[in-house]
Amino acid sequence: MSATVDDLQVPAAADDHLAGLNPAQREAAGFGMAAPCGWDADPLLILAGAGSGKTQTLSHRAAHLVLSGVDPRRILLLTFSRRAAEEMTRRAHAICESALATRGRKGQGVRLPWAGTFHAIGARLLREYAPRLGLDEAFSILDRGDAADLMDVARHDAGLAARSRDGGKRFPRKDTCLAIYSAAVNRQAPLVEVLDGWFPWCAEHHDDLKRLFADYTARKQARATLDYDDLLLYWHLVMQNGALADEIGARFDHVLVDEYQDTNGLQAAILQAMKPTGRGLTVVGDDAQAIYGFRAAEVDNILDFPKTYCGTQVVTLEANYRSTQAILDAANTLMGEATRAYAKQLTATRGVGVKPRHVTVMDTTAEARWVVDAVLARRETGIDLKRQAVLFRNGHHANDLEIELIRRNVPFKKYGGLKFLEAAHVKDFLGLLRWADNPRHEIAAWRSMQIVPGVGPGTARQAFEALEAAGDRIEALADFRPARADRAAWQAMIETVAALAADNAWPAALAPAAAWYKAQLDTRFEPPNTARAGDIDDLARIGARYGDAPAFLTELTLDPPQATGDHNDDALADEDYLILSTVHSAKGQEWDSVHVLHVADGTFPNEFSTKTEAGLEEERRLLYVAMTRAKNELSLISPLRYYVTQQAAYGDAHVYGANSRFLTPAVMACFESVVDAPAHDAGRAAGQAGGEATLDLGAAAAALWQ
DNA sequence: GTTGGATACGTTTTT
DNA sequence: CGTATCCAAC
Repeated sequence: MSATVDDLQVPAAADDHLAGLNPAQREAAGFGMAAPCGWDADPLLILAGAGSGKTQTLSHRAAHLVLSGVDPRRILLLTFSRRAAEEMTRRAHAICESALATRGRKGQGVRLPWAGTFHAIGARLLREYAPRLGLDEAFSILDRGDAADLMDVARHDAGLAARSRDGGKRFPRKDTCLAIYSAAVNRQAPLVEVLDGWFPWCAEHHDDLKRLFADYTARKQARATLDYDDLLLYWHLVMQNGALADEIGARFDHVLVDEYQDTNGLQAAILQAMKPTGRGLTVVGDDAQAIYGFRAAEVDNILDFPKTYCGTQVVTLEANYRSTQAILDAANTLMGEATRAYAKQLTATRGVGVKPRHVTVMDTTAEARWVVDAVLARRETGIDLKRQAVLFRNGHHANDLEIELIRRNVPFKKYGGLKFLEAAHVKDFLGLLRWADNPRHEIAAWRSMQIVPGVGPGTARQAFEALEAAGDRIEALADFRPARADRAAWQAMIETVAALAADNAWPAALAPAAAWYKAQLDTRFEPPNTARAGDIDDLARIGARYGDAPAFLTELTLDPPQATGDHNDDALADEDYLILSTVHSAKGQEWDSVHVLHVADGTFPNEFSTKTEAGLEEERRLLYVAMTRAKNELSLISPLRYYVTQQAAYGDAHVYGANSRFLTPAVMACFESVVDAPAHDAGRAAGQAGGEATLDLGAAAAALWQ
């Protein structure tokens, strides 16, 4: 224990920093403190319903441990997102500060240095232990796109990309291959089972896939690169070694895990290896909010926790501080119809409120218009845009809405869906930095080289082989002669990367690299490229804030900007904007007013998830998560018909959507039904398909000038 | 070997 | 429509 911590220690009786909690929360936060300094506490499972103050409880527990004398460096706090880790740390810090202040002590600025996502903590431990694991400690982390590209290289080299002539089905694309690989790793299951259970349409390619994955794994190892799954897989493998597991487990007195219902088998195994008896282990979660089955999460981890660790104490939090009872009634009714029983019924502490609305609109265009109208009307009553959100199942479901928001000048920020790091120019520029950081990074090299006009896959391959022959010294490539590219242009690229790779180059070489790349933009992309150039400047500016390239690159891949425009950090800080988010990205958040788009069969539940009961139930929980984000107002919107996507712009082909199977009569009874049917749409719907025009565009245009 | 045009086809959610 | 692959022309 450090001197700092001794200094912080307060008598165990002085628990007034827990005074703001309700009895159940207080029990959870203060649990296991009978033993001196709270060490060796029994395993604790906190079942925290939506809006029941889960973050509050867990951060109080962390703060309470510190105030009871536990060294903050010996607390491991695992979360699902960096945002959650930061929020938890911030609150724990504030609680400690005020507790000390009331006792006339000066705040010590307690931080939790081991708070982060499973992936980030895994990366950190692996780097630290790398020399003892036969691992290059300077390994690069492949983001989703890089991993898919590496998979694609292996796929092409194995001759799997070409379409077979004999009418055989096409081999799965790179993203599907990676998804299958990822599922197999995270589920710790044989490929046959994974294909049968989740990718039946790829089952015939079993043998080729198996060979492909072996090659993919070999390529990663040869290049000192790890993908997301490796961060968990390797951590897990380390923990299978008894001595190392004991050593790493002994570094932490307390392990706190958030969103435990969304952990997968690998993560559960890691935890068990860290704390085999469960003593010192606290997990928090809600089985009714398990929505990451597609990422191999196992709800059974939380349900079976008391069986796995004997002596587990279970604390259930059911008082809901977020939503009105009218909203909770709808949510409770929805979950009451689930095939599996949930132990909780949420009860509001904030009163009844107004019934949520179910809104029927003509089509997705009307849906967008209706939502914007509703949002602006709310703003008129004093509810800022930031306190309102629009949620949807898939990223592209918000397309119509985005167009409408831009047209009507309503600022917004979109979470989930297409991300900043997926744009080609961003990948290019980061490729340069990644290649400089790790000369063996095949994907980064491949991408960087092809920025030079006249350099394609063939030349890039030759150059990469020359690089390996030259002992991975990038400068050596200045002498390489590309067959069809301008020699000077090639050398300029090599010099840029070599300058980034030089000792003490960070951050000085960043600006020249950005300048060089920006000069290539107009040949690579259709001008104007001002927005792209701005993105490059942003990256260079943000990168300069980090001490070195690995820190920047690791951070960026493990915690990518969540929203489009997010990297313009402080620029938007004071402005008001509407939140658009996928339901998955909305987890843990809350807003005054919430609109849910496309509530129809096919999206809620998603058409591809209805085949199995487990899949269907996860979709129900997804709708539950969406609904329980709302504090005061909730609207579910159901368009009657959808335009099909694979057609020319402004085409009129459409399908009629079926009502969501989750909106049963009992659930609908909790909603107020609203129908939005403008006169001309209603007319068409009634069957006036023929003759007369319902709108005279010529007259309307002329009217503008009268 | 590279590039641009023609053609075929498509399973969502994220660390 | 967007993306991946194939094919023909430098």
